[in-house]
Amino acid sequence: MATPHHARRSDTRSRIQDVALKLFAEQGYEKTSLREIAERLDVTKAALYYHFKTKEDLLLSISEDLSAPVDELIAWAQGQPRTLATKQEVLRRYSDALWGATDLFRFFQENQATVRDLAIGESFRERITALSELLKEPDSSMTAQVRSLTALFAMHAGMHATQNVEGDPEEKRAAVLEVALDLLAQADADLVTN
Amino acid sequence: MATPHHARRSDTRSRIQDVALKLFAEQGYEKTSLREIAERLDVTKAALYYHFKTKEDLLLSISEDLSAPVDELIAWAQGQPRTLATKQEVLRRYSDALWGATDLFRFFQENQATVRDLAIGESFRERITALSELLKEPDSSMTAQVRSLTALFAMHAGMHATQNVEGDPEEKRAAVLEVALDLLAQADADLVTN
Amino acid sequence: MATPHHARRSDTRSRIQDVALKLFAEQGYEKTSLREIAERLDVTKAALYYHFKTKEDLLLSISEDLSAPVDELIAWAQGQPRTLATKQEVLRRYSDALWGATDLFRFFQENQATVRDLAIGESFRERITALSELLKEPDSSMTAQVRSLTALFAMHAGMHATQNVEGDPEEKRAAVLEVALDLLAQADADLVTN
Amino acid sequence: MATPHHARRSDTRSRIQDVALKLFAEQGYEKTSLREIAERLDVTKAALYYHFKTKEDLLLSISEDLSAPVDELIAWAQGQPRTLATKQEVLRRYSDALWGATDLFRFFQENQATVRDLAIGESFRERITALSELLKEPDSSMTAQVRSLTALFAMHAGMHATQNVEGDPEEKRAAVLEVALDLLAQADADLVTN
DNA sequence: AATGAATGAGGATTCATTCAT
DNA sequence: TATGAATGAATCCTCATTCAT
Repeated sequence: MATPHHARRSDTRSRIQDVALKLFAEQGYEKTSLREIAERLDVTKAALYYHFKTKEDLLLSISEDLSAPVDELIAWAQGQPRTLATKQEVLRRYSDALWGATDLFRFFQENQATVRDLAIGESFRERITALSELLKEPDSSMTAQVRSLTALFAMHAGMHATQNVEGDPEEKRAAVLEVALDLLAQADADLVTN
Repeated sequence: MATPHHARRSDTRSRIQDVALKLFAEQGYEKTSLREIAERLDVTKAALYYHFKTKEDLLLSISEDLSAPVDELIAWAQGQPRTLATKQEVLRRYSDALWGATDLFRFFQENQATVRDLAIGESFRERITALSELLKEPDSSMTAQVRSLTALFAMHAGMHATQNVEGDPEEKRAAVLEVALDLLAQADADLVTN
Repeated sequence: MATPHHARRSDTRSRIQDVALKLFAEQGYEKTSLREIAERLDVTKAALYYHFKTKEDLLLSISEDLSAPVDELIAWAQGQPRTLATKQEVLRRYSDALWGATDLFRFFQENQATVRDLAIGESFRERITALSELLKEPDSSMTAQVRSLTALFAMHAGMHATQNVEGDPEEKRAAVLEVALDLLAQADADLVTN
Repeated sequence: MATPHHARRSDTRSRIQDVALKLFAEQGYEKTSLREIAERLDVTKAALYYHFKTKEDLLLSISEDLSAPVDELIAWAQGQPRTLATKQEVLRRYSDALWGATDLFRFFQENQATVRDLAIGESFRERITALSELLKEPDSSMTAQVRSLTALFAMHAGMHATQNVEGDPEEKRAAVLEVALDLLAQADADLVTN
């Protein structure tokens, strides 16, 4: 009936995560101090340390929670045949994952330099690499490979670069996905032709 | 025969710029301290301040020197007819500019969060916006617009994302440019069809 | 019996204030570094920043605490009739306030240039102006006005300038007050005569 | 006929002194950097060092030039009988000296803390002490002594404290001098009475 | 579950000063 | 008579982190 104990318990914890992600995405990781996060939540810095071992650990926890879908996507795809259909599905699901956690992915994109030598940077890069491997065929022409990669990065860029384009967000997302799928198809056509 | 007087003169200044850009690109702006730059050059921090008013000013000077070609490109393009040929030429020249200053553009890409509220971030964004406007037609279909934008961002991504692709750098660059030009052509085809 | 908890609590804070005021008064604001204050107290510089936001804030807190009596005096006087008796009382009370916080007022006197563009300088000047307005009659002769002002400044000067005069401090203070009261009386006589 | 060589020579030198004094008086000694002085004059910091050995030396040179009249006054007075007439003359001449170099004396007044441990502070204090000794009688009543001192300090305060009083500057100066002379007369009357 | 107090390391920046030219 | 280049020491301040309570 009443909110169970351990739901209350993690209330603060997730409020911290929310505020932290918001600030990390807005201002960057380095420029967001734990003091600022604490102040926004009206708690002490020390309270943050009750819930998270370090600043990096806080970021890690956020990233793990939010990028689970991508990991699942990768795991799933690795068990599928390397067909065009599979690749298209990867792109579709990746689109869902991206738009489901825009703040996090914006953060990753805009803080690459910072994140690089954090533990988290590693896993981010690994995910991107895994996705790349899933999409491109190492034996295909270089142009085809670039097209596949572009399909992937187009989605990243598309999340924020379309702000100067008029239109409904959902429509934009569809357009971005369409362009990406198209690139993929062209890469595949190349492959067949060769 | 002997090194002329005023060559010596600006020697330190440009050595600072070189080292700074290298470190900024490698480690990020925030994580690169002036102490580190100074140590690499075997000068005092104060020496840096003799040549540049602030850390930001140092970055600014680097950016201004290196992104001049892009500004020229934009200025040129704004005086040209908005034909496909012009747009293709923009892409080609942009490719030159990008590969001519990879460190700087890598820096911009990977430090967006940091750079955002530096004076320099503004001009970076303005340049991107200007290029976008030059490439896309506001009245065309959303997909066409996204394709144009993707042509642009594909080049950014292509600079570094192709590290896992085997092959000669110059060849990669050509492939990236080809894909970008292709996207542009497709966007243009859309336009005509409509 | 035991030291209560919250007495300990603000112990460091006020120890900082004490040492800071002493050093500010002795050496001047600029020449007193936070390092020096910290060292005297055997704490870290960062500890100072835990208690006070900035160096200026530290000074502000000291000044606010110690100059409260003067503010009360001004408030009181502004509700009184502008008689000679009131003015005399102002001078008497001001004498109390001044001798009750000699370090602070010495500091103000000897650091005017520095204090001028600190927030605190403003309030200092405002207080002096308010007191001036309370003592002098704008319609009286210039000589009378100068006499009133001199009554005020004589007290400032008298705090430290009488070091070469032999005698008991309390006696000196009485003499200074006497001279000031006298100047005030003369100013008042002028007024009546006119 | 032409400007003699050594007049030209010291042109820069005295321009430096002028600007320095202006800034020292306006902003304080510590807050005025040699860089700022140099910039105002459109010369290099190093140029200042050609003319003056140190920052303190620059201040010293200014002070020596401008306070010569006071030294002469003291020298003169020490050879005169200690009569009221002499003391009055001292006050009159001191008034001339003060108003003849307001910037310098304002500087001394507002930078006492800073100046204290400069060589120059010593000589400033010595001058004040000498003047005090000339005006007050050590055997007179404490009140009489305070009155004499007040006569002196009234003139210092009067230079700047009369800004809120309406009227012509020269008239103000006369009023201040009158009040000071009056205090002196009263002190003398005390003496006679005792 | 959280706080108050503190630390140590490091940040950018400014300053008076020097010296070869 | 000046400059350009540089230094060393110091400044204020911020940060992530710790720990006893």
